[in-house]
Amino acid sequence: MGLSNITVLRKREIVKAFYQTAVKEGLEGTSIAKIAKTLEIQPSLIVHYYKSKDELITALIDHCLELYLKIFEESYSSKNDPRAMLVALINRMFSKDWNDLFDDGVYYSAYAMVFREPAFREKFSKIHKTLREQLSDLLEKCDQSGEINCENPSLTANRIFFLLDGTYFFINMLSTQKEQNEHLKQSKLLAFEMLGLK
Amino acid sequence: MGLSNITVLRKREIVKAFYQTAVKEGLEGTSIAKIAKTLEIQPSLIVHYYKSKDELITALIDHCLELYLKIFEESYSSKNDPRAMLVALINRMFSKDWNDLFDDGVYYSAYAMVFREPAFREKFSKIHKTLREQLSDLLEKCDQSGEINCENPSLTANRIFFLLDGTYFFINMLSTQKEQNEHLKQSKLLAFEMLGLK
DNA sequence: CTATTTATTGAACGACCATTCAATAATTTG
DNA sequence: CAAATTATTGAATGGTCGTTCAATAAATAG
Repeated sequence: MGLSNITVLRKREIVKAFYQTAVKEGLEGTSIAKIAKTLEIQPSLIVHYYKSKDELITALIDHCLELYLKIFEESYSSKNDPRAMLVALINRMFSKDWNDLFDDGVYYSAYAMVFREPAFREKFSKIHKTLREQLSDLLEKCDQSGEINCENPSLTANRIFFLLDGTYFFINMLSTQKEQNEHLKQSKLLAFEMLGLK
Repeated sequence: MGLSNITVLRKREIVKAFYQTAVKEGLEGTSIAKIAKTLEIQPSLIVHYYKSKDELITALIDHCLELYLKIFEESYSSKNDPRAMLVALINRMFSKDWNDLFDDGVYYSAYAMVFREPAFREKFSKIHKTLREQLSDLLEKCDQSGEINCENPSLTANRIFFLLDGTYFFINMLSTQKEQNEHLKQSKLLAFEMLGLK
């Protein structure tokens, strides 16, 4: 049997509307009724597809991971040697591209939920881990082909990630776009430095 | 005239109850009624002291800043030369002390609000800036007395902070306490390295 | 001690919340 | 085409929300 076409479509549509509404109203401020209004359907229809609000949030986190993973895929497919892939990836990670992928307010709200709901923590941890492993794998490839010198790819990937996490947390505390861009650039240089590139 | 003694006490008491409740129920899940229940008073009494929920949140953010600033003060007063102060400070910043000061869930929820409410952004930015400046001032003192070599104290302070922000964001994605401690230690070493200490 | 201000209670308001349920419309299956 | 399943509506439920208001208790001021 499986899910019919319309089921998959509706579910995706609902998650998208959930995200859109959450951008405006905040993740916790977004009710099922508001999502329904965005889609011009009845609230009960949303409940028909997602049995609870927690299920909706889980789906939203999954959606978020998909978006981030796409950047990895794109960086891989656009180049053909490991070094060029790595440079392309780092360039995208430390750019507006990456930051604009998912609304900051929604992202940090979801992150905050991790501390109260173990299921969300597991979900979020998995995203983070998947992304780190993706980078680690690429670093290992670059090391093996002699492009970079990286003794411990996993550790280096982790370091790049806490530079990344810290940078985005930090730049949102700066008032002007100019300052933000400046710091983003700074961090990117630091990342390349850590990798022994450029 | 000014605020009477009982006013100051009650207001502080309410903010504390707000925090306690938010730790359990989440920042956005904490209603005025729940705070009132925690204190065993009427909801309307809370409204008497804080005209709106936003005022309450603002007070909570202020309370948070006070806590963090205290760590700076303590680090300063416990030692008498700049270098010892700096070492003491970095040690505390990259330790459970710092992390346990304020609940992570509440902290990141408040941070997330910054993206929807400009008043909160201003407030939060100010906290962050104040802390960075405190560190920058200390770095400058250390540089002048020749304890460390720091050309641009402000930039270095910023770098320490995005290492700090990133580290705490990152370690909460790790499952075991052991892994978390390991990474915290790693980051602390990196911080000392960045400062040319140890 | 009286008048005034402040603290506190308790009830009430309309708005919105997540969730349930039965009824109807559309689609799929046999 | 008929039966069964799925999609969708619309109304209803009990609960909580932030906020308002008038009444009472306590504290302060003159």
